[in-house]
Amino acid sequence: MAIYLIRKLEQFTKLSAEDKKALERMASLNVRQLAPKEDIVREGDKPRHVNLILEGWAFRYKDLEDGRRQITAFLVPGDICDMRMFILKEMDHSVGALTRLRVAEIPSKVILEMTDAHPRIARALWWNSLVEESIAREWTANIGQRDATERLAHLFCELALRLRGLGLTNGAAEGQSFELPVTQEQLGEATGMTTVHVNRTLQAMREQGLIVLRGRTLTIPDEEVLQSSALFNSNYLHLDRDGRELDANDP
Amino acid sequence: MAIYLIRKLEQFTKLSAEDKKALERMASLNVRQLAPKEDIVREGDKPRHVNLILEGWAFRYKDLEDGRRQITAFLVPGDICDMRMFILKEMDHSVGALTRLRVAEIPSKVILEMTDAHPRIARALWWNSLVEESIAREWTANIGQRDATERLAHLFCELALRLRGLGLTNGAAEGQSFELPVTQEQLGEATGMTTVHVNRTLQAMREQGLIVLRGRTLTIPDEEVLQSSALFNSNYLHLDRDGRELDANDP
DNA sequence: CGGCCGCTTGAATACCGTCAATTATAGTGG
DNA sequence: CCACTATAATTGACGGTATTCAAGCGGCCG
Repeated sequence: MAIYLIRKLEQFTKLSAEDKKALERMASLNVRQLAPKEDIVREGDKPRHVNLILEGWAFRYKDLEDGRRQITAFLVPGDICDMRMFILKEMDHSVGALTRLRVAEIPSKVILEMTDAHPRIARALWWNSLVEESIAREWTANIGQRDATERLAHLFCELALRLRGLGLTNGAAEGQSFELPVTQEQLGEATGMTTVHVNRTLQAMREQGLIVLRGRTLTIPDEEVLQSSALFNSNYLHLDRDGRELDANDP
Repeated sequence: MAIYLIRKLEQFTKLSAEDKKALERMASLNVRQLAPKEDIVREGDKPRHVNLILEGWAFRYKDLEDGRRQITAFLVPGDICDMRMFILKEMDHSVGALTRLRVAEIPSKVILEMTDAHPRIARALWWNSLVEESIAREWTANIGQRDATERLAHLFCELALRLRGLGLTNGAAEGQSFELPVTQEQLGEATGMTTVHVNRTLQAMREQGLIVLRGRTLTIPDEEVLQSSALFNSNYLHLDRDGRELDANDP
């Protein structure tokens, strides 16, 4: 059940059979289900364990006092809500379920023991944390510098690459597609624009043939075209197997 | 010379005399000077060591292909440019000097040895990394949700708190002040707005009495007023001494 | 089948960007 | 010490992108 986490980490480094077994064990200790709109963790909570998403989508968000809301990340299977957050006194943001969700609750002690016993996993989780931070900075640049079309295009490019790494896209002759369980309002909250403007921008993108969006299925007819329309550079996702020199059969 | 790093980390946990000596040693191994506008590290570089800012200000930034630039963080004394970045193949952003700078270059091996030998330092550096990530997310929310005045006010509130924790603000009856070696153009690149609009917004803020900005000195007459004008909530800086339960005299 | 949620549309407006030029300020060298 | 020059701050007019407000449509679920 930790299959997506394993696939994600293996984009950084090969894992041994034992590494994988350890991850599987960890992910099956305590699994809970959540309904859409429920919160996995809430701002102000004291983080006591780590939450790993096994199935479904979630999102990180921050609320302002007056009701405005910023989504700061979309979380997909294999993503971890709050790695190492147990060092902090309380959460400074919330994580909510976008779809029905299966989440593994992992005691922080188990995380620490596992990273002690499996240095390759420790390194891979490090890599993962760095990539998440990098994505956060890219989002800042996305909202700060790009216009409406570029922002949405950039978000779609990012999601396509992340999901492809997990085997969650459907490739085809006419492009690749994936499920996007996100309302236009949420797209707006993620990109810093209003629902109305998201709607009009998506329509323009459809007319230009940049995307096909029907229901909850997003299809990208030509990834290169979409990427260049977004000034998208994938380097911030660090998918280049930096750590491949590590041999998975080392202890 | 690691005084600011020590002050920063001690906002999280008390350090023992030996901890501090280890940090001092580490920070004095190899110190270099940089002139304003020089880069400490550049996008595409392979990170081989860790850079600690001893004196002066720097900024993280990402360039888009067409010349647009987003500043994603301001770095002040005690800040680390690229903690653990050596895990990655290459930098996905650059760090440039804003003022004249003194920077300690620390081999990643030294970092690893020190965190092995001093678990309290390791925890404090963890805390520091988490806070930086948290700041990055807050910037996303800042640019995504706040209007021009709120954005600048929020940035000033953050800098005031961070600098005060280092002893780099001048308190006084009429408020507190600090050096802000940042041009209006750079304020714009950090907040996602144009120089012209930064200028007009600053003028409005001065007229409202929210700030006094003369030359490079920013004075905040009433911090509470500025904070509420920005919908500022300091929880994301985690300055609440979460780790004070750690006793600095433990080994 | 009714109601709710999400999508869509229109019109008016506001905020912020662009362009272009002028005025200050600071750092440099004679 | 002051002129000189580059950089930074400021101003005005105009245009465009995105927001606001309000209303209507459509599909899915109970």
